[in-house]
Amino acid sequence: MTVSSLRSPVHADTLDAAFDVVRSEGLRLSATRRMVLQALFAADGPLTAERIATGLDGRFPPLEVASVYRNLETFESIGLVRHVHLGHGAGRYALTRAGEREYVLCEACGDARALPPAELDDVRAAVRAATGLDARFSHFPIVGVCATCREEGRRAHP
Amino acid sequence: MTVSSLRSPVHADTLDAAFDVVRSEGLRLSATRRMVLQALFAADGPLTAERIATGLDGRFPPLEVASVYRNLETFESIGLVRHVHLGHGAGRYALTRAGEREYVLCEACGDARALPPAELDDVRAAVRAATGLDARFSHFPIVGVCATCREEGRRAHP
DNA sequence: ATACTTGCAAATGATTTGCCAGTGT
DNA sequence: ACACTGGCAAATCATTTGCAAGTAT
Repeated sequence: MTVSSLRSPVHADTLDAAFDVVRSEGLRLSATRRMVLQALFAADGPLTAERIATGLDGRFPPLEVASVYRNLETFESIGLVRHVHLGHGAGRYALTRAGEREYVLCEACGDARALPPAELDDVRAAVRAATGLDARFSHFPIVGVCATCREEGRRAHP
Repeated sequence: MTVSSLRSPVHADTLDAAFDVVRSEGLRLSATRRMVLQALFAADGPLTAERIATGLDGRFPPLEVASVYRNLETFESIGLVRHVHLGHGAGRYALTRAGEREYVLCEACGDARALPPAELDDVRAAVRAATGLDARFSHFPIVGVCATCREEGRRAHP
């Protein structure tokens, strides 16, 4: 796998809907899988496997990281989950629930925003014109310096 | 460090010019450093530290990977070198010699292209309009599907 | 001479894998 | 019942670090 995920996103808007997706793929719905999904639904942004494994810092029972990785990979293969790289360090996983998300990261302040793809359609058109590529910013974010940091002359993260 | 490099690019178009840059920064020009730079100059694209350490598969004497990493980091800190992430796996390092480069990657065939920033100015303008960010595609590439792969219906890398 | 560098080994962080016991269907 | 999963330990990959010995200036 270069970078991309294999299947189109699956829109499971609720925990139960996600459970159904798992079952409908012929996969088993174990306690571990339920917890992973629950953590993903409870999160406000993409999570590292580590953070899921610690049950969002104790909010949920702890899991084996290896199992978390295995399940995230499984979920990714059926389009339920995607992962992004927000800078160096561990990848971050999120549900594709309300459709794909694309990311924008300020390298100066470290702030990351998730956007619905429609907001980047002009960017996509410009990329297409310049390179022929049909671009997607869901695996690697658009990296740059945000307006605020630019004004304050910030260039790199502390 | 989030993602970015610290200093503006240094244009050393020849090996000797690069040596001078190293010296002029008050750094020592060791045999190892000379070899790393030589490998980078001999390369056609960005290299992994591993590949530099093996002397481009035997074309040059082998080096310690740890030293290679240390030197690449040093060179990066003075703007002589930058590294990109082309998909998963090891980062790839290249000279900034002829100015910054930005990257475009097809996630279906794995093909990566390096472009002079000017070719992406329209993209940058679109990103600015959509997000306020001043974007750089030199650390994370623009990822998407190229025209050829799109026509052939390819979606993910073998 | 002396501070900067290297080599080598060991540590770290992220992710994967093997294997056998456990369990969802 | 039986194939799919989980736990746990160990392996792997990319990168970093500690420290004593070597060397550029």
